[in-house]
Order: sequence, then structure tokens, then C-alpha cells
Amino acid sequence: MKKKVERSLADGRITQIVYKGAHDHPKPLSTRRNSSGCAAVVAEDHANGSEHSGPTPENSSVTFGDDEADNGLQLSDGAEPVTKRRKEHADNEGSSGGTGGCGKPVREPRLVVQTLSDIDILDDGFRWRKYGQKVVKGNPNPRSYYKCTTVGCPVRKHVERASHDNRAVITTYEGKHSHDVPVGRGRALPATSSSDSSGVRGYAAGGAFQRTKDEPRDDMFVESLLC
DNA sequence: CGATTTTGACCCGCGC
DNA sequence: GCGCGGGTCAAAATCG
Ligand SMILES: [Zn+2]
Repeated sequence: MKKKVERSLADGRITQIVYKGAHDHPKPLSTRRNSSGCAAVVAEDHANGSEHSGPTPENSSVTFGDDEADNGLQLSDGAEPVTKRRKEHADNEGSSGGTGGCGKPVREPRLVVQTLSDIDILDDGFRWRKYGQKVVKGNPNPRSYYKCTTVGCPVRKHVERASHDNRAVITTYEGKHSHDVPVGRGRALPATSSSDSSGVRGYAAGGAFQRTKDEPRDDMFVESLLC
């Protein structure tokens, strides 16, 4: 199967990407890290039956999910009073006839990003609303559930700290954004700024200007791995 | 005043 | 049939 483990040193940080799945292109783009700490991406595709056998070593919290092959839009339910928009769960509607079943009509892509950071609130460019927090077994740390606040966006994500490594935060994205990232949050434009010419660039001097806010941004990082 | 976080209750599938 | 566990909702509280 395919599993790529890349380790590179960038900006003094180590970026580790473990992508499991079928990909044609070698490396989309350079692995870079901007937030505080290093990050490791673990995206696994268990499309085929076989999968890692036995308990995966502590190496990386192996998480699996499907990538690509997403469903375009999602239903737009109006105002059903009683209609339980409760998750469709694993219901397969019988429908023996035809291809109704489809192997897997709805396959939500899952993306697991393991980030080494002191803080767990990485702003990836979207606005998330926390809707729950629970503790999971095998991990003394609680897990937080977030959901994209944009209407019609099915994307959810949950964040939890690694059990053994206090600096590791595992962020799992589920689904794909069916909207554009809000303006003002998207990454900086190609700053081939027009005529700035010699510049008085205020911050040019110190060299280290970083983002104004101390809050780290992972947007481009995440974007880099969705290919 | 609106949006978001907090936190317990509730729901539902599953194991015994 | 009941209890447990994971996950989600929702009302109140807080932030801005
Ligand atoms: Zn979204």
C-alpha cells in the first residue's frame, strides 16, 4: 500500500506528513510549517479491505478515512418540524433493487492532521462552533467537537490532544467545505505588490514580523494536503 | 444584541 | 431488556 512518510526541517520546525492513499503526483508542494510547532498529517485510505493488522505502533495515531471522492452538495432541508435530520447513520435503506445501495454513496472524506503545538485552536481559515466535548477512552484528555458555522457546510472537525504527547494535537476534519473560505481569512495574496518599489516597508527591518496575532494559522498547511 | 462557549441531558446502537 | 458508551442537542452563560 502507499504510505509516505516525509520528514523535513523547515523553519526550525519538523514537518511530518504521512499520507496514505492513492496519489499520482509525488508531492504537491513543499512542506512548510507556519504555526508554532511541527505538524504531521495522517490521512489514510482504507478503501481496500486490508488494513494495518494488529494494534498500530505508537508511531502515529493511525487514523483512517477516505479522501477524495466526495459528495458534491448536501441536502438542503428546509424546516421540517419533526423530520429527524438525525444523522443518517449506517442505514442502507435495503432497496435491494438496482444500484440503490451503491457501494458507498456517501463517503465523507476524513483528514487527520496531527499538529505539534502548545495550543489546540489552530485557525485554519474557517469559523468553527464547538458543539460538544467528551472524553474518550485511552486518552485522559477530552476531545472537542466543532462544526463549520457556514450554512450548508457539513464539515465537522474534532480536536484532541495526544494521550502521551502533551504537545501533539490531533485535528480531524470530516467532509469538504461547500463554500468558499470567508474573505479576509484566506491566505495572503501573492504579494507581488505593485509598485512598492524601494521600500520603506515598515516591518522590513526586523525581519521577524510574523502574524500580528499570536494565533497560528494552518490554512495553507491544510490546503496543501487536500491537493 | 448576536454569536459562541459551556455543560449536562438526551438519544440510540450495541453488548451482555 | 437493561446498561453502557459515544455523540449530539440545547439552554444558559459569556464574550464582543
Ligand atoms: Zn465550511
